[in-house]
Amino acid sequence: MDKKTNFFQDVYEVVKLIPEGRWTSYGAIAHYLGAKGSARMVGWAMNSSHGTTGIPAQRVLNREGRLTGKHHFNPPDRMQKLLEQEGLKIKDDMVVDAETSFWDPSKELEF
DNA sequence: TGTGTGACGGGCG
DNA sequence: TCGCCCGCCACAC
Repeated sequence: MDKKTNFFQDVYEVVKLIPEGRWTSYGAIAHYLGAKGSARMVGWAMNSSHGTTGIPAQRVLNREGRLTGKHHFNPPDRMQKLLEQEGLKIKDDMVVDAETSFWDPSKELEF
C-alpha cells in the first residue's frame, strides 16, 4: 500500500530475521533496503524500535562490529549481555571474530 | 516551512 | 596507514 515511511517497518523485518549468534551492520541493512549510504536512517529506525518488542537491536552493530548504540539500551550493558547470551563474544564493546559471525541480509536472504 | 540532528559509511589528503 | 570531511534521508523542533 503506502510505501513512504515503511522504511522503519522494513528495517524491523530485516532485524527480526537476524539469527541468534549472528550480527549485522547498519550499512548492510541499508544496502539490502536499497538505501546503501543511508546507514544513518537504519540507526534512526532502531531509535523508534524502543517501544517495539521483537526487535533484537543488539544484533545490529556498526561496520566495525562495535556496539555503537549500546548507550541507547536500558541499561547500556544490556546490549552486550544479550549478545553474549546468544553466543557472541564481546570484548571492549566489540565483537570477537566479527567477520566470522557477521550476517549479511542481502547475502543470506539471497534477494 | 525550514534547519539541524543522528545507534554510519565511504572517499580523500 | 591513519585521520578527517562530506554525504544520505527521515524525523523533530
